[in-house]
Amino acid sequence: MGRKKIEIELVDNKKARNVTFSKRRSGLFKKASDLSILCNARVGIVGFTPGGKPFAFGSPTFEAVTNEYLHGEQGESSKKNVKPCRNQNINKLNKELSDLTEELEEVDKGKASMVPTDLDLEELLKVKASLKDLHGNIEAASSLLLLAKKPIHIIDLDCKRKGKSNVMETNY
Amino acid sequence: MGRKKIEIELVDNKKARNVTFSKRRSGLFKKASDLSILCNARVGIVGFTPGGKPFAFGSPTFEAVTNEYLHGEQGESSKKNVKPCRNQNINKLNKELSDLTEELEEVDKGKASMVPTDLDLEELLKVKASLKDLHGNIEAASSLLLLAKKPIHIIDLDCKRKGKSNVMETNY
DNA sequence: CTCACTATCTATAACAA
DNA sequence: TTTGTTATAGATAGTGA
Repeated sequence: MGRKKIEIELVDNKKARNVTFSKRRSGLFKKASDLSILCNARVGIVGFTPGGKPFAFGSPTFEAVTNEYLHGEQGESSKKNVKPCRNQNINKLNKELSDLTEELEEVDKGKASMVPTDLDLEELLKVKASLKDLHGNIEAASSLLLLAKKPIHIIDLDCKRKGKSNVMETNY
Repeated sequence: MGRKKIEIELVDNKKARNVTFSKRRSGLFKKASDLSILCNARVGIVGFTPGGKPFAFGSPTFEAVTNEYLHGEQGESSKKNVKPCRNQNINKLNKELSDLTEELEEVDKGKASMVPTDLDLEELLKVKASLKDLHGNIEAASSLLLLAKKPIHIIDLDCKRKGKSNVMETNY
């Protein structure tokens, strides 16, 4: 999207890298803001600059995202059927996954002479891989939620572009 | 960026809104991934779809972001001088802000007959406004960190586009 | 870091399947 | 909901203060 096409790989020149970071982070915030407004979604972004400075952004607000995670609060139709439905499906899917894992372990141990009829070995291996990622992500999510316990000292606000969202970043 | 220019406002047609959401969220993830790779930054995104489904994304990994928040871990030059420097400056800036707030309150109460020499009233009011946002954001950040305490059941992985990052989203 | 300037490259709105 | 196509709107690389 510039004078020249670039590969998506680390920008060598440190100065250029920082400029790119500033511009693209700003663009990312704008995109998040647009998404939130266009679709009535809540979007939060947290991260670290190449220099290690923490930053965060929320649309419509960072709190809107965290509140929804913590209390299931939302602007619209959340409390009617979304939440119960969600849990039901989660339980169901989690059970399916457990079953598959168990089944897979049997195969791994060679205790099952036949591959299950409805799934071939390759599929089971895929499921296994998915499960691994899944567990990693659950841990990641757990870690994220922990963040709240470790207050970040936020020094300055800064929101570029039109979107009226919240940005947090520490300054040095 | 389409056949026609659109205003950034809620898409009325619900079907169109969902299509827009899918495409734009995908684009947002791509942008976050690119930013992370190009600049060696860590970026995490969390949010809720218009339907209330939670989703999350991390580049290079969600854990990379949360770990850095929790433990200050980073791929590169983090442990040398960034952290101590960060805290020093935070303390310094926080103190400056407290001082300004105090000073401002004096002005508000009319107890100070003169505006401080180095800052006029308008500037003080700006600072006050910033402080208010700041406190709100600190709360938001605190809430976010809490998320880790409330494990999300993550059902499926799904990462569109090239970036080799992690996506989490519940399915129904 | 930020801002401005453009030539270019990308993302995506509207449609259709 | 998801995918593909195409004309355009929008983002940004390179460069200079």
